[in-house]
Amino acid sequence: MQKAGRPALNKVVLERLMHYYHFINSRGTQRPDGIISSAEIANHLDLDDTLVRKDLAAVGVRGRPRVGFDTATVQRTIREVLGFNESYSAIIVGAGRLGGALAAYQGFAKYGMRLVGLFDADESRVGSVQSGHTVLSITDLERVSRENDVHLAILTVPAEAAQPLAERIIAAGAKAIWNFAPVNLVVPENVTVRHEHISVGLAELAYHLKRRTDDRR
Amino acid sequence: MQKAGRPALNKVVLERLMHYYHFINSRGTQRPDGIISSAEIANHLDLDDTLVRKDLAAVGVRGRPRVGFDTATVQRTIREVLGFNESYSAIIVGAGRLGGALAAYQGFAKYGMRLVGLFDADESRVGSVQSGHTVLSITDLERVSRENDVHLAILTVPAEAAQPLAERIIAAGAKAIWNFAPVNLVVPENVTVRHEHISVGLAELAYHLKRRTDDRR
DNA sequence: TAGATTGTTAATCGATTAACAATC
DNA sequence: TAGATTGTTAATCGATTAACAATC
Repeated sequence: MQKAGRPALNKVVLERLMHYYHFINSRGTQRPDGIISSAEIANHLDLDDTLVRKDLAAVGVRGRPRVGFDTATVQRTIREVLGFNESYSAIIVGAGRLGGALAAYQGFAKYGMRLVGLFDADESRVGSVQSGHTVLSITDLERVSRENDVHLAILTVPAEAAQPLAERIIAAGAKAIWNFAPVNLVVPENVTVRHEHISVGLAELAYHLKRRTDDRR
Repeated sequence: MQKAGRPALNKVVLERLMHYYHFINSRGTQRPDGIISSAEIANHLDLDDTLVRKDLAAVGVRGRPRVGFDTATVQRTIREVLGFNESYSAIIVGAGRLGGALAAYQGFAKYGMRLVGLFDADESRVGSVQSGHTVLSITDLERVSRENDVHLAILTVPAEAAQPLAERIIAAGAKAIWNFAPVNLVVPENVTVRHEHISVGLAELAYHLKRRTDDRR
């Protein structure tokens, strides 16, 4: 259980913790003693080893001087702190290609989420099965959300539909929205929104390509 | 044209520039004089106005004291610096749901990209049309890449297929990879990789949900 | 002109890294 | 024990913000 007053981890720390977690999970050769050093993690991710120790200290993991960190403790603590051991209900709103792709993602359970509904406004899609989920009518949004105590809604709808749907979802009790529509949602401040902006990715890549080209002129 | 020695803009600056660009594009009421102040941008994005001026100065935009910034100049400069006026060829490798969703994205042209191929290894898919693109055989990857001078490859394939495909793509001349597969690609340092990690998004949301819950205990 | 807004220098803040003592 | 690795304090670095002069 987390101490009440612990300050929020910021985004970059969260992201590094996820990378540590993935690295340890995917590391081919586990040492038989179940130990990993901050230097090993740091080298792999091209970070300073002090930073790794600071991050682990921030989530309360203590290592053993002269030995290293207990791998299982690191993994268990990250899971605990990040909330992977919880089971929050999630819905996907918008059963198009992207919504379907996300519905097929097998990682929800691993990160503490349980997908309980895939909705679409297009009645001709309702009842069909996508990625193992029967498409539900958007008119059932409120009922299903309340019945399942939905915490997270994933929005994969056209831009113009996003804001009104976000409002319905929030009214039905959702506390977090993962928004894949290209609009900035206006939400109450007690609701977390993560906006996944595909254009930022494209822009970053375009910029690097342009720089490469310019450099060799 | 960009000065040769200008230092690379870092990720957060790039991202803010994109937000400025979007804000100005989507701003409902354009002032008739075509002027915008750093404070207006800053207020909307909840930033300090000095930061906006610094960012604009970093890409070479000069404002007029007592007046503001010329909206058209800001937009034109961001487009120019970020490379939106270029036309780089891009391919999508993996014509599954996610690849199809990306192929349907209308924003490529806006950000200097031109989608020239959608590939899949599954021969039963080859020849079908997805989002207006005929699915090509992966065996044609090298030929199509070279013929079109492909700069960017978007990888939407299973994890285990990503690394070998990245190597083929790079050998065929690609300079940037947008990787949606959940693996860290190993690439030469002159190739840009942007790894889109869906699990980081989920983890961040799980963390915030957990904190909310813990706080009210 | 007076006043509003930019541009720039200095101060602050926070995150990262370096140094090194503590420890097993 | 000696040596390796952690934990922590101090130094550094870079990004953001504050202050204010320049300007039209």
